[in-house]
Amino acid sequence: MSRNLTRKKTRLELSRHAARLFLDRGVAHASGDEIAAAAGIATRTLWRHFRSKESAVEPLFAQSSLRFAAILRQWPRDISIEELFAAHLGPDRQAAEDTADDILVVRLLAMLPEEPALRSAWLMSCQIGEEQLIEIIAERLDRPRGEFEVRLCAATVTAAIRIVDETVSLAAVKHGLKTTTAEVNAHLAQAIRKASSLPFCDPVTPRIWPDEDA
Amino acid sequence: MSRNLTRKKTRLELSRHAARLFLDRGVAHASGDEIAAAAGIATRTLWRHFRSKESAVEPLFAQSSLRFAAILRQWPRDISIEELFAAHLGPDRQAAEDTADDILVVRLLAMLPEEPALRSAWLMSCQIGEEQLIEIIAERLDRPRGEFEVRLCAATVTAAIRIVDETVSLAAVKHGLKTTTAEVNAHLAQAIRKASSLPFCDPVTPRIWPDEDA
DNA sequence: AGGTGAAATGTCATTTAGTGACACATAATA
DNA sequence: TATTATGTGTCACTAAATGACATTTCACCT
Repeated sequence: MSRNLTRKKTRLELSRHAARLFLDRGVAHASGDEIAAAAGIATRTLWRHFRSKESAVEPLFAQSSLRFAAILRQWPRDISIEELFAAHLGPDRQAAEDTADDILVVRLLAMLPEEPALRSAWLMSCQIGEEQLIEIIAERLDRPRGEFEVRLCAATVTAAIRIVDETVSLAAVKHGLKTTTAEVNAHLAQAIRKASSLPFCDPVTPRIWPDEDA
Repeated sequence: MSRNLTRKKTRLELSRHAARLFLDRGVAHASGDEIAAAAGIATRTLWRHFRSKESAVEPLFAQSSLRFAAILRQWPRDISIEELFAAHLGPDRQAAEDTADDILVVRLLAMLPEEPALRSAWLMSCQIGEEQLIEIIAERLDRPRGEFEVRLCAATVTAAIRIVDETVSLAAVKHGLKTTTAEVNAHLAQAIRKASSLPFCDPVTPRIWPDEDA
């Protein structure tokens, strides 16, 4: 296995331990020593992986965004976002391990109001998602990655996803609200549509290749 | 003067010192001791005001958002966002002190790519701006503050403002690009229009009062 | 003006977060 | 098997952050 891949997996595993401790004791009362001990590594090693204990949960958040982005990357040009979600989004369509991670994320998001330190980790992870989205939108609409319109649209859509995530998580954990996958998907797709300043949610016309005008 | 107001001003003043030190030496090489010394207070006092040295710049960022929000709050219902900006936005329409603060902010934003710690402070401040915007939009469109549509719109518009701020700052500082106030205003208004999922940028119909249908 | 209580600040000790330096282990490469 | 990269452990250290308690400041009252 590639060097970089194992490192990523190590970080993700550390992230899970950090998340569980933060959930149990709260961020302030979980020390770097404890996280390292729980993961069975030296404290020094923990600090080599993360610049701060709060940022230790970022891989978990980022992993979530990255899996979502992976789905969007396989998005056929001729189907709408609703169809894409129906086909690929839901706990029954992913590994059990990933679902466990999602649950950790949801529980962490529910404690954002009380834990500002966690919020900044979450926002930083959204930033990563935003960069993914720039590439995805640029690709789908056949526009350059650096273009302002593309970056703008990625930012607004990311904001929408963030709001839905926070809303759904809070509703689920704090108010015990049970929502079906279909409902969440619909909610998400609707929010993304409203937020998108470029028309990438519907089927897009395929690029016209130069050698086709013969 | 009210206790709470002096506290706010103290924090803002500390914020300016922190910003200058961060700009000079970089975040990593500016210590809490130095910030406190520069501001002429005890180090212990600095930590009473801020939970971390990075968050010491938040008041400066927040101040910027708050002044912007203050303008939006005075927004007459019968004029467009472009007219509002033309009337109120620009260095010649504000105190010299505020302009100096804006310059600090712009220079800080330009170092976001190299300073992740600063980025999380910036994102946290955007969160504050977002909450302001929720109230402003709800007020202008006569909708409840808690409504999902309103929060969504505030989030997307905040994202747009953030992207414009980052873009303009980077262009100004790194590439020495000079932009006129009118250009920035146009750019900002255009981005907000594209980002807004609710129609608050144009004149809105005044609320119909119950006692008027006589 | 002078007294009063709450909040801000200072001082010092202490804990916790995070880094530097160097030795050792582990795995890919020749 | 020797070689080199990179990851990890140990220990000493700096810097960030908090606790405890004394002192000052200032709005508010008489």
